[in-house]
Amino acid sequence: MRLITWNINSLRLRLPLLTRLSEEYAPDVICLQETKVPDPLYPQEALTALGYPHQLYRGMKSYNGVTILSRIPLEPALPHAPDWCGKMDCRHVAARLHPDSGPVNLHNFYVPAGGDIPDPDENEKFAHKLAFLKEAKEWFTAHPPKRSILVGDLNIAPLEHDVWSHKQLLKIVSHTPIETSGLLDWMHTGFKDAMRTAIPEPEKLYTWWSYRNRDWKKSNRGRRLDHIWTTPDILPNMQKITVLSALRDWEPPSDHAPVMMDITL
DNA sequence: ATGGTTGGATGCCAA
Repeated sequence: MRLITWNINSLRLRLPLLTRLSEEYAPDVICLQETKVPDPLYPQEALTALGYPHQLYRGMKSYNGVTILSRIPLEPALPHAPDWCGKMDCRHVAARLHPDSGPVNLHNFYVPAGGDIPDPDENEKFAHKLAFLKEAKEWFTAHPPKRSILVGDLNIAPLEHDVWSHKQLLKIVSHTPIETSGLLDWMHTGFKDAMRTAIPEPEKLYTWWSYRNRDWKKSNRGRRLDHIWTTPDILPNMQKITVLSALRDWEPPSDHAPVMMDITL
């Protein structure tokens, strides 16, 4: 099974890029974040025509929004999914997939970015981000994952070599110790970092480059904000992980590159 | 230290 996760930053604007992505890489499952499309306007038929008849989506006006597209039959894994932080803001969707080897749970998350000031007392958005991490950790502690994959834009680069300069980013939202420890606490409820299993430190590994750099490739001030975790029972089935950084140049680009995993299931 | 760019129910807010 080939799975891709991507913060697409507007599904409707980048539908042509998604078409090209599906043609060039032929993923079986695609998880998208920041679709920015309300459910009534979701392009269900166009995505079916692309070859993904099985879809789960949760969107709202202007912000957030997540979807899972699949060639493989799926059903909603959590009909009563948690309403994270009580905000109903479309940051999580979970599917139960049915590949040949048996059911697998797939979680697709879009964690709050957290604003600019890394202080929960001064910045409500940062407080929301920390509360989200805590709730997610508590939920997976209460529901220990088995045969599960968790992907998404988690908006945190947890390791030293997940950012272009560890030292310069320690006080920058996405790499502060309170966030990185919160993310790893969540992961340790039963997941392994599949990307770093495939591509260990100290190799630099980024999935996001700011729009604000004139030449993202030349400055290469990236961060690993997008993640793929799996439970240990299926981690040995992983074959390969690739960051599709070429897409950072496809016009008009998202500021995130997709991450692709091949796994035998 | 500062400012840089993009998307969207835009003339500002979130990222």
